[in-house]
Amino acid sequence: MHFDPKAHLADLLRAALAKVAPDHADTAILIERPKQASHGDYAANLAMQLARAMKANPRQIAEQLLAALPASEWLVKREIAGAGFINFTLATAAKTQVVKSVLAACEAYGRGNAGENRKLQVEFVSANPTGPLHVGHGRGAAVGDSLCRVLAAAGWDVTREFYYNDAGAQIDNLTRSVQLRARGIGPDSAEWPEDGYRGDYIVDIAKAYLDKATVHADDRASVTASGDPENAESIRDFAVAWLRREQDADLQAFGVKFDVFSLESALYTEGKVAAVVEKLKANGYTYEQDGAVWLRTTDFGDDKDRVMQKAEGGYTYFLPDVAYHLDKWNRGFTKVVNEQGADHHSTITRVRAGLQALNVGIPQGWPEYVLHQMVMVMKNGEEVKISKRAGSYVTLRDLIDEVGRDATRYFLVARSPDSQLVFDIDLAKSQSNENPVYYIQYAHARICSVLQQWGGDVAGLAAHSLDPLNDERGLALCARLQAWPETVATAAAEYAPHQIAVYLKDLAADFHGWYNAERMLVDDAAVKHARLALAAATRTVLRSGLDLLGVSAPESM
RNA sequence: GCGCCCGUAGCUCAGCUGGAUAGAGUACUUGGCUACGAACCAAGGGGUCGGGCGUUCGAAUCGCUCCGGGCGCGCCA
Repeated sequence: MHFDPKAHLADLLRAALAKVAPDHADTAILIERPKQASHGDYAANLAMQLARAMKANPRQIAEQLLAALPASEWLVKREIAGAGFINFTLATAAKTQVVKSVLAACEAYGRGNAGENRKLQVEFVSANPTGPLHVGHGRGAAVGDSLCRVLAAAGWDVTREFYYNDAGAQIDNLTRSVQLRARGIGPDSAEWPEDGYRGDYIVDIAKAYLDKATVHADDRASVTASGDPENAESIRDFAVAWLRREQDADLQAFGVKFDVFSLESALYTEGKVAAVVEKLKANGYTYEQDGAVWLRTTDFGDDKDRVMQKAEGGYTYFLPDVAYHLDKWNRGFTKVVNEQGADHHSTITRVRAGLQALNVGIPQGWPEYVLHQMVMVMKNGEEVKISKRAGSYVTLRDLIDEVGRDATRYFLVARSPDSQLVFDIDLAKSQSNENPVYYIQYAHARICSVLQQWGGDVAGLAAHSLDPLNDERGLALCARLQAWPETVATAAAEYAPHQIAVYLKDLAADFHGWYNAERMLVDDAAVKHARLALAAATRTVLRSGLDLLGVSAPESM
């Protein structure tokens, strides 16, 4: 038995609409949940929507709609209120049946099929191997990975991808910095370049290099250092492998895995960059000026044209980016979402312009982007400036070690990517027990504890009558469970995983309130079983939701 | 100067494809463990939704404008 109140009410209203106003039968029917309990369980504003088109009083239209509304066993009350709202009150059985839906579907409850199992790629983190991952990458990892989980729950076949530059100017800079350290030259020396990497980790890499160490990163073969400070190529290979290995360790500690790593260098060696250059030139979107080759991105909405090949011969960063995205397209990803920091938002126009200039049938708005705003880190009451080159850092590893993986992930994903984030380390550390993630996990652990003390067969709970569930808080909890599938669907459609976190906090609050008001392990078997069924259903959704955030659902804590 | 994001309770933030009396956490005040986990609950105070104009039956939500903050505006990535 599965019953969806919103869909049911929409069906009823559609039938009424066809009779009352056949000319407006295609009007979208919106069913929403009123904030105020006195307005019933669900409300429709259809009459007000029709008022203008029909040039009639909305309350009169509402009356006609009500008169034409088919009968329904799920409704106990239907009335007109306010400016022309139609308010519906559900029968108790209509409110509680969701418990059976959840217990029948288990973890599948809430999953949808909007993606129809189509391929979708999400690129995120994509940090270059020039230093450890910092808190900004952490936000990208938390948001990106959670987004992937949400999209998968909405029926998409998701590929997680990480792209990095292992061959450009910044890698040369890294190589030079390690080489100088290997020669015993530090930032205090006059020989140290102004833009050299100053972090202590450079010293560690140089030391390991001189010791002829071997390192292994997930996406490449093991690299053994030659130990020769004059061998720049060996230093580069070693330093990149070392930093990739560090990033892998951080991501693993964070619970984030990637399906595909793409290297910028491969785009060159496989001729994909050259092919894009030829295509752009052949299509007539390039010109030479000041010794450089420019791409006419202004033809595609950019505010100025961009250099694609520098006077010294190398390509600017966005050219391989275009080649990379063409490669994504050629791999069959008609839907691609790039999650990245908002400080890179200017690349969007350029990459899309380059793809349009290729004229290979890529849609204008492809790929899509989720940009997260900056993370400001507070420590000891003041802002910590993050500078990779200066070596002033708050690494993702530090956060995981200090405040824990679950709390860090929750904190970084729980807010809209559009809003700037203040990460107060002292607060997160000293008051970690007050972190909302524990509030949610506590609800889960509580349910596990009660079910364990009861000791019965949880799967068998679905067979019992839910009629004893008629208290206000229990029904509110049911309504929250009812809203889970649309919460997942909306979070996926809007690329907004933080909505999952918001929902879970509300769900936990509804549960805690109910838990304190009603006792589950009572003598009356019928009441006991109905309440345990509701608790078990709540546990299932809590677990599903926490999983979408990449946060654990502990059975005790 | 131009582009993007933001401005909601003392603080941190939800709500934004327009709906009825704007929410949560935290902080503050006051209650609740001889009952399944008090990392919990209940109650209370706390607001020009940055300002203004407009669209609308209805605006925190949409449009215009001003103010304030962040990011970007490299032949760096």
